[in-house]
Amino acid sequence: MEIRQLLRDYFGHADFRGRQAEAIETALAGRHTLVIMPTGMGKSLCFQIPALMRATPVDAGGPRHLTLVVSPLIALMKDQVDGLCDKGIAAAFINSSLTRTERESRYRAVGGGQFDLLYVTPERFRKPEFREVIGRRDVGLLAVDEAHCISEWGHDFRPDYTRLAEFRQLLGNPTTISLTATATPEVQLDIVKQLGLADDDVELIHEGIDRPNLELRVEHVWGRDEKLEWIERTRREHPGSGIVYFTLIKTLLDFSDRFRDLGVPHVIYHGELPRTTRKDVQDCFMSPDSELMVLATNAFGMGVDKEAIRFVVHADLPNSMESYYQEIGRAGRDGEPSICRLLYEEADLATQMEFLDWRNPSADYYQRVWELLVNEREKVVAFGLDHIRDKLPRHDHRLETVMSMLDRYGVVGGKFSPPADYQVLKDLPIQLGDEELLDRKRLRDQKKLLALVQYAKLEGDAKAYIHEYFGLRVRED
DNA sequence: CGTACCCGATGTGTT
Repeated sequence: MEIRQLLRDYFGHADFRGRQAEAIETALAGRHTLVIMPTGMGKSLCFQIPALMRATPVDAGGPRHLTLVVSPLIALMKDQVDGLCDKGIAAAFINSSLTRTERESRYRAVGGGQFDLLYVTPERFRKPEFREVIGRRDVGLLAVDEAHCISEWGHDFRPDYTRLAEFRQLLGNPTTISLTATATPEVQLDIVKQLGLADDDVELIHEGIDRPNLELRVEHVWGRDEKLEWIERTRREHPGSGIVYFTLIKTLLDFSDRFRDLGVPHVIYHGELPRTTRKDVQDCFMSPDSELMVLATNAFGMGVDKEAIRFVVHADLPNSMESYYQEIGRAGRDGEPSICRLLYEEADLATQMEFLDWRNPSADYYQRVWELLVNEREKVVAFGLDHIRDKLPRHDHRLETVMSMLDRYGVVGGKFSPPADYQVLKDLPIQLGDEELLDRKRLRDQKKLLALVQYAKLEGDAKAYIHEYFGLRVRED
């Protein structure tokens, strides 16, 4: 079977686009590959076709190869698996959306040699059952989809993303293909490192990040009234669907009220809404002929692949160029002209700097909290975290960061609301006590924010700046 | 401050 025949038979395309074929051949040749391709260019094909090629053993009757796909979101897995199953491809996922019985039977199926593609989140590897079952399979290919998550989330939010090297080893170090739409040279290196690979062992297939139909504009504004006017003007001038991103849920709700008073139709989307509501809003927005404006936090993101999105407005400054480019990337998938407007207010920079500090407590701060949890347990049990808060120099959200990290690293056990039976189970892990490591991470965050601010204040070719940031030169005609 | 996974308990409507 040839890859072009698979492309025709299963996906109904006559030919590959861009550098898809190159990525597929590289992966099939057994070389580790990092694919950077703009959204909507068909990244998934780059591992789905190799998966099908590898699924058929050369010597018939041999063990069936499996491609394991690491994906960040349940919704994303479902979309892809549904699509593959419709095409008659043996794909499945294992995640918490399954009931216990379903999960168990799927573990059995995997262990018994079923499926050509299996989708999981990195957290799945916590389960000994999964490790056992996947160990029985010959994983010919490991695909890491949305690989920027390694860098974006791995270092604090989802630490299992920093354990991919360990998981690769568990799978017998299979050929690994990672894919993303946005990765700076630094993020590229981070991805390779976190996978436990060497720089020169990975083939980079960089398709470029250009989105010619997106018009990028920055507007310097002052105050919410001006922001409201700009959003309203954008909506009027570019009829159709659009997304307005906010940093805070509170601000989003305030704007929602204002728009309601003005009679401007819209929906809202953020992580605190009930799951069912979130799904309803997304389905409504995604329906091809709906024209909706959605006010959202960054919860509205991956998996939103509506074709006709005419505008993306950032009402607040995001925390990095990476986030910004990822979010505006949802506009204009249909190739039609679309507008991306960044509303820049000086005060938003201060806000982001504050949040950056909250996300990055010092080693001393971690140590101090750990000591209080151990030494003043009785008072903490009696008064809750307020006791710790009172003992610390400044009241902010650093304590929440510390607690969630201690939780994730398994340092504290038991419940904290109420804190009746918590226990400190171990020492502070090395990652949280290493001042230099934490400093480096804070510095990295600062640089990422600064790059976006520089962009916002730029007087020159915006796209050239972005292309350079992501490690590319603008094509010279 | 905002991003998600995990899981089992609980409640709802169906056979």
